[in-house]
Amino acid sequence: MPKKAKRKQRPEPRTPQQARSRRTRQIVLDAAVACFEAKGYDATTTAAIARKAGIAVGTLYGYFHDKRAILLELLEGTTKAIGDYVVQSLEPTLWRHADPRQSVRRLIDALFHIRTFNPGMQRILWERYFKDAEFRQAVQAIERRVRVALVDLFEALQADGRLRVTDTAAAAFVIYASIEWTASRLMLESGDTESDAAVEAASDMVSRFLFRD
Amino acid sequence: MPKKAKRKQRPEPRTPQQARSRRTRQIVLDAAVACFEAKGYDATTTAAIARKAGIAVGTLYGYFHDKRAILLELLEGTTKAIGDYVVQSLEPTLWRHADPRQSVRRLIDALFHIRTFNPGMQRILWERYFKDAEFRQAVQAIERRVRVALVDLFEALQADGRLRVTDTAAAAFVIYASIEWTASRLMLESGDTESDAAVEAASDMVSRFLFRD
Amino acid sequence: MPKKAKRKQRPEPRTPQQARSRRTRQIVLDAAVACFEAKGYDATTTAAIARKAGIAVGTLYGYFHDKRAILLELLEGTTKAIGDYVVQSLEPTLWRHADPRQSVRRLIDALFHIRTFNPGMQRILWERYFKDAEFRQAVQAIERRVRVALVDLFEALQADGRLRVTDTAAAAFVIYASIEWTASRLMLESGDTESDAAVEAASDMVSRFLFRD
Amino acid sequence: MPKKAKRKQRPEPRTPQQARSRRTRQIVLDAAVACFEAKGYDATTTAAIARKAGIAVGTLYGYFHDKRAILLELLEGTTKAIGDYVVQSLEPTLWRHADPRQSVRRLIDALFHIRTFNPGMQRILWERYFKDAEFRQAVQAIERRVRVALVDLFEALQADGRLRVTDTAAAAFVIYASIEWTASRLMLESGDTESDAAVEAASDMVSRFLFRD
DNA sequence: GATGAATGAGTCTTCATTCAT
DNA sequence: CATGAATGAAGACTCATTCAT
Repeated sequence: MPKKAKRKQRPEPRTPQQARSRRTRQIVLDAAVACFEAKGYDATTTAAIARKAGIAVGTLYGYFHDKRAILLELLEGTTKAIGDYVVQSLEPTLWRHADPRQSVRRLIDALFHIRTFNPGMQRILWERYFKDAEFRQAVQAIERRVRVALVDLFEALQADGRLRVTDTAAAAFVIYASIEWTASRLMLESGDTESDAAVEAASDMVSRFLFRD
Repeated sequence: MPKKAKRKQRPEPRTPQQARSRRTRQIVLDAAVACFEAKGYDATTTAAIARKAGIAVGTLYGYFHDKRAILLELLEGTTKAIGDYVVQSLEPTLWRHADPRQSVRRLIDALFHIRTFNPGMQRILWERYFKDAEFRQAVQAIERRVRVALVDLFEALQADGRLRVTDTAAAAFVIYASIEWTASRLMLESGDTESDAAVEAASDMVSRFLFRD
Repeated sequence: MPKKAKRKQRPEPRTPQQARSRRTRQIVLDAAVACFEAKGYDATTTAAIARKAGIAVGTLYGYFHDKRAILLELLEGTTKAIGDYVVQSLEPTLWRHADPRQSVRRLIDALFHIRTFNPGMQRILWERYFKDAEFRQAVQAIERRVRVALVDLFEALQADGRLRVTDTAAAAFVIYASIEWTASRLMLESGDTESDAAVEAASDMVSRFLFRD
Repeated sequence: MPKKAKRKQRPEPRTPQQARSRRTRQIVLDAAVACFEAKGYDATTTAAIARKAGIAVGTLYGYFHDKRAILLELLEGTTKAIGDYVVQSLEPTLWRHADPRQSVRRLIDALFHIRTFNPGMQRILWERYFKDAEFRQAVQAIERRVRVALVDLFEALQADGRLRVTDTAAAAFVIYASIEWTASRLMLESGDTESDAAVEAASDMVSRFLFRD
């Protein structure tokens, strides 16, 4: 009975307390990824997710408020993991005594590699990014975090006189956008060979942008 | 999704041969852009487009096979225009006797500027890009074209010994992706000041990547 | 696709401009009354109404925003008609030169009679009255109107020294409630003989309450 | 409406034989009243009742066949109590030597007072009255009882020559309906002052109806 | 050509009830 | 006896598309 006059505040979905619960929850998440990857978010019905998960629709709704909540949770996991990894890789102390070019290369390599995780999911994420404000904000929160880390790193390197760029904020933005998209596109479309060459090129581009020869 | 678009054999909808026809067609297209920009593609109903266009739904279907066809045509116009412009800007002869740095700067400037056209529409375009294979292909066709033009340019510059990069295909890909996304993100989110700084940074990045100091 | 993230403002349901439209609208209303009377409001599905009306669900939604709107419109007609009738019967000039007892009798008679119209509908109306605040308000608006008319009448009669009661507001309330419920119950349950006797008794009760012997 | 209550042969749910059982049963009943009052019958889920009662849904079903049974039991308690009280107040011997006007007043006063108990619950009761035949019958059984008591009382008073009305059955019906509804409405809507005035008016009305001045 | 009323399959979501643990 | 996860039928509502006028 959808859209009822007096809707009660949604009862918190089952919080996984028992092992079985947690497992079911994960099964739903996995099924959702599979469906989303196969058909896209909009074209995936909750019924399809449930079927794939081998449970009833109602069960699914016991764990998630709605379809969107499933994707939001998936997003959270994915972007959080990526963000954490990147921010940690940007820790200035790691860069201080290393060859910066090497570091750039390693970072980009890693970024590209990370994008390899459930690529279908990433397509969905982008798809939502342009449709759903809440989604966009979640992603942008991560991005801001990464950009801040980039700026910090750049300023540390700048203090050492090793940096060529002056407008660190703009550099951070451009680099972030460039790498993000290059990596995404690569993952969405191409094979390994192209990928390797692109990583190489991207590293060069960023290195030369940042550092003096 | 009512009456699943069964993609039956479609008798070509009326091809615009008369002036009035063409005008009506354009009115629909304009109305569609307005609606899509305002609410997004999915949330825009054909009825809304017809209302905005001041015609009946049925009439609309006289000009376009379905909702998707409208967007597809819109895409075609937009990307074709952008592609043409860029390809033309990449014409090697234009670069031969100019300061390459200046040229890069002008190109990027132009690219960014172009993105400023109906930004709402571009959001829709991206949104579809990830959802609709046919769309993706249409966009990618343009991209390929641009990439080929880039490669041609690079090889021309290479012959002159002015280029630093060797893997021109990879460079083309990376540069294209970087600029495309930087520009898109800028248009989607930021103000003019940030934009100017970003254009500057992007130009530097690409120039240093391509050319020796 | 119920409950979508970005819901557009509901497009005004088809306003009946053509004859056919108006007819269809009425067919829906009639079908709805039949269904509501037979199964009650909650147990009546929009699909059932459409089926009864011999149209598609979508068509129904072209004329009414939702199920509730249908009932609301039905309510409006019913209560408005009743209210108008009663208020008009209470016009003081009509009472001035008549035997008040006779007048009371006629009024009550009429009230009871009116309740005989689509009795099933009235059951629905009461059912909603206790569940739906908007409904309650609609009904109470009518009630207030009637009560005001009663008070006016009483005060006119009072000026003539013909009235026994002093607290006219309280009298109006009690009389209104008494007659309303007696009539409703009668209509809901009993046969004609009981009904006649009850009308008689109610008239006596009200007359003796209001007037000196 | 999930799994349409097919009213299968029901093995009597555990009859409360032990103290603990009876206590749990009562806890459920109390929780149900609270929920019903707060959100209405339909909008109250069995899960909500169970939560409020601090037990599991399954447990609840150990004590009651279904949601409806809970309300039915609640109804029974409420109406039985009211009925008992009224019937007892109508005991002819109590009226024989008292001032009838005083007695009427006391009775009505009491009736009104009783309606003050869990008013939310009464709203539910009325709501169901119009929706659920079984409910209606249960309520009507009580009403009949009260009406019989009224008739008995009236005939006793008639024998004493103190009564003005002749059709005692009709009088009983009308008076019962009038007071019931006046009291209900008062409880549902108004403040104390209005209430007092209404009690006064109602007493006058009934007294004058029944008795000669 | 235009109109716009009609169509109806398809979607999400709810919740009373059951039953394995 | 208690638990609470699982069930799945049912319902309101949408909207791309068609077609009689």
